[in-house]
Amino acid sequence: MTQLSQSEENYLKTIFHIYSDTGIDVATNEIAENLSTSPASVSDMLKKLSIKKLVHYEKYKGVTLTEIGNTLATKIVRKHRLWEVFLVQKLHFSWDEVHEIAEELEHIQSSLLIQRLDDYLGNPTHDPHGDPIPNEFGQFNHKVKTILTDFDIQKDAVVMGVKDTDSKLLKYLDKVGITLGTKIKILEIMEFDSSMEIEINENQKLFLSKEISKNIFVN
Amino acid sequence: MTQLSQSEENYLKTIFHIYSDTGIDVATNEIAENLSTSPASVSDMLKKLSIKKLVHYEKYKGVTLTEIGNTLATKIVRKHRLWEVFLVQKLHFSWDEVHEIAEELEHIQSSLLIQRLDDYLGNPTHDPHGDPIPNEFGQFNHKVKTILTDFDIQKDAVVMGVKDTDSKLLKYLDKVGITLGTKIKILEIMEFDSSMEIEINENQKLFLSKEISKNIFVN
DNA sequence: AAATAAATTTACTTTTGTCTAATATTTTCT
DNA sequence: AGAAAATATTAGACAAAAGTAAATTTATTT
Repeated sequence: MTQLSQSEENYLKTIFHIYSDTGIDVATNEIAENLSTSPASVSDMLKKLSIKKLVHYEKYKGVTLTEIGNTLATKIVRKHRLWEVFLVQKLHFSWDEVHEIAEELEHIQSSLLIQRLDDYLGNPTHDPHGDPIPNEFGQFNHKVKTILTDFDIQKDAVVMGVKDTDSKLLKYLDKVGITLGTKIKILEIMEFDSSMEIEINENQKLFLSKEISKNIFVN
Repeated sequence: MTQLSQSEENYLKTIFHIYSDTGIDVATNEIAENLSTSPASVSDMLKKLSIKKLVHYEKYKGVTLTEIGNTLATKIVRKHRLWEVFLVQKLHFSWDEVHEIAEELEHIQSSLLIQRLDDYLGNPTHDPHGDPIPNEFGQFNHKVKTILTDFDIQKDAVVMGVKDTDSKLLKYLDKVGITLGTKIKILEIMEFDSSMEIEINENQKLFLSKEISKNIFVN
């Protein structure tokens, strides 16, 4: 197995993420949007990855990862999330600052490095956004994610993660005091705009727009 | 100033290192050898770096860094050496394992990351091979390096660094018990092959071939 | 079931960094 | 100083990754 380019790794990772979210064959346009590139470039790359047996690809039919492709993608995700833990836990970055840096660090090759980093961090199981970290064998909890908008009213919930790593969202949540592990109870849902009034940490009330609440995972 | 490619960064770094060693304009062939590429490729790249005002380049006359080029190269060296400290100090790599990994890590962009890493490591002034780490303003001690072969006989010396980062050399030194800070005294120099008998840490005697001793810096 | 729209692919072009082979310049040696 | 050797540069090609525009396939709508 010859070394993958950074670009190829990004494609595998993107396919992995989209497939995780939807469970259906991944569309060219969706990959293009995710990677901020053109659909034409995606077609080219899919052909290439297909020849390398990293994806199952049928023209016009979408794409999924092969077992090898999945293994490689999982490794990249593992690296990304471990580096995020490092940045937050050791270098005291906040959770909205780490994604971009980890996008670079995830492409560092040495697997011994990752093994050592994992141990150094105490073999964490989740990253600072609540996403599970695959272990060295690629195993991780496929957490059942409940979106806050789908959660029952007046029931105790805990923030387990956020949908994506948009820094603006994370900054907003930081500002209002919502972070991983924050206790949330939905008090009331407004009919006209689906915004909700919630109580956090059993003492503070605030309103969340639907745009925000549909990006928060709880359980 | 637009973002440099990894390749451009490697050229700047290489020119920086060769110039530090020799103090004279850097030759195309030397760069090529250092980067394991062809002289033709080097010519191409020098032209490009010259247009970007990162090097002073005159055809057939060799190359030096401009002030901007020097600043950028120094930053890369700073990153490389800080990451080496991290790998040895925090992840418990040995000094012969870190160079290759740091070659990748040095290209990570975020300057906030490097600032934080520097603080996290306690603002170290030297890397695990004894080379000085530029501070955030690019300043560092241009240490006067004495090669062991040039050192006086029967005088106390301390190992300050090694010439290059050849892993085989480092492994050998580890094996015989020579590391940074080891006290060395030359006992005798054999005339026929310039090998030397030395005493380390005031209790152990051993022989070093000239090949080895000319790669050790002391003071 | 046509017609239109949306999604995808192909063909062709560009940029970056590399290579080999041929040419040019500089240095060294007698 | 002239020839030979060593160095360095140019010319031309290629592979990777991306883009644009045109063509093709699939999906949607009336």
